[in-house]
Parts: sequence; C-alpha cells; structure tokens
Amino acid sequence: MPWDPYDRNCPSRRLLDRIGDRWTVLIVGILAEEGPIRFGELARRVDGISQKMLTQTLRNLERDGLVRRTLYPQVPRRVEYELTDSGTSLRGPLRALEEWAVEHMGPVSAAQAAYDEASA
Amino acid sequence: MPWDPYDRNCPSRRLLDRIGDRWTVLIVGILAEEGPIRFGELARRVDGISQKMLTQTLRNLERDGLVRRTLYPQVPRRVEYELTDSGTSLRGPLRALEEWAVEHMGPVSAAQAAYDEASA
DNA sequence: CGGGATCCAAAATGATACTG
DNA sequence: CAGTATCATTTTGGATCCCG
Repeated sequence: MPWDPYDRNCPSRRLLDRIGDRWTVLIVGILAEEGPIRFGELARRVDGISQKMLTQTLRNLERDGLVRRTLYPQVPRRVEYELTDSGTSLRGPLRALEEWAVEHMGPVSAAQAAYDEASA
Repeated sequence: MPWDPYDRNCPSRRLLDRIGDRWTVLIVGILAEEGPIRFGELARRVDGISQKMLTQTLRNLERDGLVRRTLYPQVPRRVEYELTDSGTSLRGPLRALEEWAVEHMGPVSAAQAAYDEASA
C-alpha cells in the first residue's frame, strides 16, 4: 500500500510537504477567518508575502481543490478566494498544531537558551 | 500579545516553520514509534535523507528540547535518540495532520486531474 | 486589479572527503 | 559509528516589467 506518509514519494506525503510550506498555513488560516476575500486584500493581510508567492500558493490550493477562485468580470476585475469544504476540513488539524506551538513556545525557548548556554 | 502564529516574527510562528521543514515530521514520527533508536538505524529508516540533514535536524530538535540524545561511550561509539515528553506531545497534532492527508489524498488527486484537464 | 513571465539572489539540501 | 567540514547543486523566493 503506497499510503505511508513516511515514504517521500507517497502522494499523502507530498500533500503534507506542500501544506508545510512557508505560506499555505497562513493563507488557509486567513481564508478560514475572513471568508471570501479579494486578492489584494489577502496580499495585505499576509504579512511580507510577495505577489508571486501569493499567486503561486493560491494556484496550488485551487488545484488541490482546497480553495475556490471566483472571477467577477468587471473592470477593473475582481477575484475572490474562499475555502472549499475540503479546505475547511484542514483547518482543524492546522489549528491543533498552532495551539501546540503557542503552548510549547515557552519551554522551547528555555530549552534553547539552556542548550546554547551549555555549548558556550 | 505577540503570540499570533500569523505573525511571521512571532516565536510560535518560527517554531511552526521549523516543524514544517522537510524532515522534522518524518523523524518525530519514527522516534515516536521506534522508541530510542541509534543514529545509523534512524538514517536507514528515513528514506532518502542525507547524513548531514539528519544530524542537523536532530540537533535542532535537541536544542528545542523535543529530543534527547544519549551518548554511550563505547568504541565504536553509540548514540541513541528518543523523544522527550515535550516531543511526544507533538505527536498528536502531527498525526492529525497525517490522517487528514491520507484521507484527502483521493479527492485532492482527483481535483488536480480535473484542474489540469481544464487548463489543457 | 489581478495576475504572467523573466531574471537573479539567497537559502536549503546533497555529495564527498575526513576524523576521533 | 557518528559525526564535521567543505563544496556543488537544487530549490525558493523576491524584484521588476508587462498585459488585459
């Protein structure tokens, strides 16, 4: 069975890899909270992202069926992004990780300080 | 409050970034299942990793207090790695993500095929 | 406004050789 | 065995220009 997330070539593994990239977690989080949102507004909400990476990340999410892109044919044009049901289902696991990170930040920082101290 | 995982400079965010790197998830998973494990054995279990990245990833995990490194002063020497309590607590959230990935792999692959088809 | 295309700098990773 | 050090390569991301 090729469903082992520990196998680097397994599709589920590749899915995880992409979700773990620099921007996906941020963008999914914002889409989950802000509902449908325009491209430009999203760019402002994601601190420090370049337009290229925003486009690229959104394209990937769209291709994976996690985000829906809606084009309103106006001039100037208007494009809105929102999570699909599939994308929404990712929110839970992601939040669990975020909460873990927030909870363990203190101990981790302390451990780092101790480690650096010991090796100094 | 500087604990917002959406802020790229927040410590919790940086913690997430490192956990999301290419190897950490794999290694934590294996350590969780295999208990204390030697360096060489770990290298064989993590498919495709270079020795350099294994060392680097383990060092980071150790510095964060998520992994404990034990050196047995023999010749040739023997080093074992295992999760700390803190590291073990990461396993739950990580598994939730892995399970999500396995569950959604099918729909995602289908969405990708449809997307590629449409743009062909 | 929402991108696509291109070029370039930087960061991550791999390969290889060496060591206590 | 379990690394360290160094160099080569691949991958990413940012800057810029252009277009409907």
